[in-house]
Amino acid sequence: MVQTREELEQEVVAQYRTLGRALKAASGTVWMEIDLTIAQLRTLLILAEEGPLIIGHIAQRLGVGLSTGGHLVDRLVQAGLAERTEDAEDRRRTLAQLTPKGEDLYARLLNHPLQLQRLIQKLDEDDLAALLQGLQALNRLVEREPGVDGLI
Amino acid sequence: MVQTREELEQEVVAQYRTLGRALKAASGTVWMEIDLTIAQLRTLLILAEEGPLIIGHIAQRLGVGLSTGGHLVDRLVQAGLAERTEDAEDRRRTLAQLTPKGEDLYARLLNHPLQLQRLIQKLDEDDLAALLQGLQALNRLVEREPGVDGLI
DNA sequence: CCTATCTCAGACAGACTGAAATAT
DNA sequence: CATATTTCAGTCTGTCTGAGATAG
Repeated sequence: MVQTREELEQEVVAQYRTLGRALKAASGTVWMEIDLTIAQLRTLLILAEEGPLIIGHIAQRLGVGLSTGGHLVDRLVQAGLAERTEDAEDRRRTLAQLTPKGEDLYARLLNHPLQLQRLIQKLDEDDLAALLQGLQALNRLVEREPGVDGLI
Repeated sequence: MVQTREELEQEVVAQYRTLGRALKAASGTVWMEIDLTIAQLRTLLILAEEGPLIIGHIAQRLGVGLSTGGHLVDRLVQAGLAERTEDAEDRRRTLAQLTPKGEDLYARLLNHPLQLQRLIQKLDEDDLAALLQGLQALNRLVEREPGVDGLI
């Protein structure tokens, strides 16, 4: 099996895509069962990716008014997905962050570590080491290239 | 760097998670800009993962009435994300499937081949080969274990 | 007085249903 | 006549806004 560099790259993308679809199909039921609206989901994503945030900042990131932003955080809190904590620096402010349940939902919707974990346990040492080497190399690249964001 | 099997596994999961977050952060803007509701998004997912489907089957998969199912497909068609074609076998039926635009949106929301491709081109041969070996091993496991679906 | 958040109408869009209409 | 889909009220929930209330 002689492969050119390009064929190798295409093969990795194809393998990644296949894996992604397989893991996603497994999490498909999650998407069918969640009781969140798009606005609430966006709020969840922002909180998951940008850590604890002041309500006002969330509203800004969402591009909605303060009233709506607070309301959306409310919904997540009621659903047990987020919680409010007061800002020690300025007690007028309220910080919002995901609860473990919220983090878990985020992971199940858009990340797939749980299923992956089960698969990983069945890999033989050699494949596991290879996978790790590849992932580490990718993450090193991501770190050194903030430019990825511009590719969309 | 001596590592036990368990440490190795945890490290892979951590690396995968990190990579997932990084790629997702890059596609974060897509989530903020889409003008789809959850119901419409679910319809998109089903069409993306289960190919062309009869309207009635879509409604069934979504757990909604025929009326609602047809309505949701309508929305996607109006947004240019899906199209209807008539079923050659039974002309009473209407098939729905994603347009290239719909496939593209799906990929940008939940899969990340484009950004990954850019990264992959910068991997050195050794890391690329390792990544491929790891992914192939994972996909072999997925194929042989339909049970993954039950793990959620 | 200023700032951050919450509360309170009220307008509006979309999901959903069941029944009737249409097409094959 | 049976089946698949569409059309048609009508209800309900959620988003969003802006004004006013509350807390720091």
